[in-house]
Amino acid sequence: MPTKRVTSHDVARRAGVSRATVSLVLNRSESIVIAKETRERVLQAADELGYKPNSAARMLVSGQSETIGLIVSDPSILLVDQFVTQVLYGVEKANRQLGLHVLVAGLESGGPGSTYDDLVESRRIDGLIVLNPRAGDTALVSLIEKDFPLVLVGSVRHPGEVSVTFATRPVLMKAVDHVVSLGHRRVGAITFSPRSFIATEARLAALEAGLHAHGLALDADAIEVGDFSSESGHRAGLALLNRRPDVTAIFAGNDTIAIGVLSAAHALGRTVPQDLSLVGFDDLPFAPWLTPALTTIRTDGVHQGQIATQMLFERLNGRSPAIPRVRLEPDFIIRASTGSAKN
Amino acid sequence: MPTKRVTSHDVARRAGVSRATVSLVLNRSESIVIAKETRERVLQAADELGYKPNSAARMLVSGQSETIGLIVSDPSILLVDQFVTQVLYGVEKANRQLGLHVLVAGLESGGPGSTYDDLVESRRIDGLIVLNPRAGDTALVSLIEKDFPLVLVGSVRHPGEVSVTFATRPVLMKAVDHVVSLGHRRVGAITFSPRSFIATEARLAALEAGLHAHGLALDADAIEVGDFSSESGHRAGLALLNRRPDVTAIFAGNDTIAIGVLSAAHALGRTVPQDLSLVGFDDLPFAPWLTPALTTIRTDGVHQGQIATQMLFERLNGRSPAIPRVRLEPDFIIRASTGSAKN
DNA sequence: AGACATTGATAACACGTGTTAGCTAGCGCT
DNA sequence: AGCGCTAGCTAACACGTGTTATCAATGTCT
Repeated sequence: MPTKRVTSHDVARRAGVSRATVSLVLNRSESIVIAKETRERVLQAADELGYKPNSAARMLVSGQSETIGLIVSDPSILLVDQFVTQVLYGVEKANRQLGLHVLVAGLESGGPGSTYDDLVESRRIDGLIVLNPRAGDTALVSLIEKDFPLVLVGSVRHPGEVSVTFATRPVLMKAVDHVVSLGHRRVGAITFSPRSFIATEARLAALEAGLHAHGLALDADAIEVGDFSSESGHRAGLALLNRRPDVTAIFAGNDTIAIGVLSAAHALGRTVPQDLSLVGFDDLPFAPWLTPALTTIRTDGVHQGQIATQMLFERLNGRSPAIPRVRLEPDFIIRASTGSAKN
Repeated sequence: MPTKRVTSHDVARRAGVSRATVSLVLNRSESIVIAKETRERVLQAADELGYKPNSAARMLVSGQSETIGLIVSDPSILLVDQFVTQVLYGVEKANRQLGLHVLVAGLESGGPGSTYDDLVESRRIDGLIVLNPRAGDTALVSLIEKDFPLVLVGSVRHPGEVSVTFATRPVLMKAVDHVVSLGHRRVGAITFSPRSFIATEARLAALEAGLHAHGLALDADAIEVGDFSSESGHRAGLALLNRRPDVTAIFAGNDTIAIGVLSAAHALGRTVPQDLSLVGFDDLPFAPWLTPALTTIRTDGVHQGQIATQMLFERLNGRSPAIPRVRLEPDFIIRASTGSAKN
């Protein structure tokens, strides 16, 4: 059992002043109400005793917890796909630099809807960052409409939301240009998630638009649905290539899925990129080291997390962000998994 | 701005009782001191008003935050290797099921040493789980010696520590048996981290022991040092295979590194498993879907996180865990990346 | 009937901090 | 001397909850 906690009262007694003075010295950094000499004495006493203010008492009186909540929707995705982790890292790091703490909470899809309220109503957190928000999340929408300080990493297409997303359309059209310029005419796609996800449908639309600009189409039977994992990429890859063996290029929903597609192609005796071109998504750190090195679209998840934190910080300080919906521009990275189409 | 918070005082007024009664009803679940009918009235009032106790006030009076800290040493590892994320998931999920919150804090290797104190002394957390603890972390050792409720995921070899690790020696010896039985005689290794890490040195020793049992050795020049990432795996793989082209089997420090070794082998014109056998470590979800499917050692990170949580929970309730140092047994998973040695 | 036990609810304190209104002493000015 | 002003500090309140000692009311037993 640790020894008795040292309180501001102890510091006051040691410095020969009142507790109020201690509080003033330690918090009102630049107010000149305190004599230089007294200030020194207090600071020294606090230092000698190793005084750390009790966060609970401070929270209670200030109404602020200096803590933000990080909600991870469907946390099991963390297990299979590394992208969410990148965002999490960005959020944690940025908040650490701002002196804020981060409370992480997973939100199972079928779980209790009270997760938000437990955090918000108990005043345990000052603001919230929500990863991969689902449009059907009524508790979330309710918070947005209450104007609670909240930033989405993703979108639920609500007019009042503050969010950070990627503008996937331009970069995907650019990627399509690249693939088409290599001579590919029959292109397939494997989504990273069920089509009920807003982002997934948007990406398919972008691929269609890109192909359309070249007089080509994305056939409905050249689309397979994945679920973030390599396993789903393998399964979807097999299904797609068996149904449409004429397809010569595939857009994978993310790099993790691309791993599975590579193995599916191998299983069917097709070599990448000679017999099949493959484009990933996210440019996770392993992407350059797959065999062959993966052509992919780079989404900087760490940066996304940092921007989200910065926007939340603005809201916590009462300022509404200049741009409520930030859209980051991914880069297209050409490596070795895309090549000329066979005749 | 949200409306005024609802306090236990409001609930009391609505139910026509005192605040103390409200508190008794809501906390002392089974105490029969309260009349059935009064209890009902209070519960209904609380429900109608949507009352949630203020966590700060509760912390202040109870001295407990119902929150644990999760310290991630060297958090940038999160970016490249997925294993830490598995543990994080296990910790978050287990704590959620216990009704505890999780505060995540990264601990940069060169960062301020005050991270622990900020969390502990401010009473923001009740206990701590430390991922990948470093033996040189004096602040951590000091907490261990103070008997602060703390569980390591990893080890600093301190007699007083409570930790969860993997018994890697038996499974690595088993893996060596497998490789040797395939006819391999010249075996190399790529570590997952600098050799200053305790676990790394232990694993190398296990490989040596395994080879020694067959009259073989792990040559010093057949060892390369990696740093968790695929990139380091590629670099180390190239270096190792160039220096010792006679090596026919490689143990990679983790699956992420194995990805890089696969590409290094490919770059040197060596096919796995025909020209080179490769063993990974961790069995991350993508391992079965690499090309070829990776033979590896399965460490269940989620389980490790859950066990750590359970042990911390014991300590928080004043019980010291029955086994202070739990060692989990990994499984050896044979897939397609290991094959017969060429003659 | 009166002493007494029991049930049910409450007043009052404690937790440790931030902050505001106010107090004291010193000083300058008329 | 008397008055006002300022610099420097402090007393006192507020934050919202958990818990204990206490009190009122009701029944029970002799």
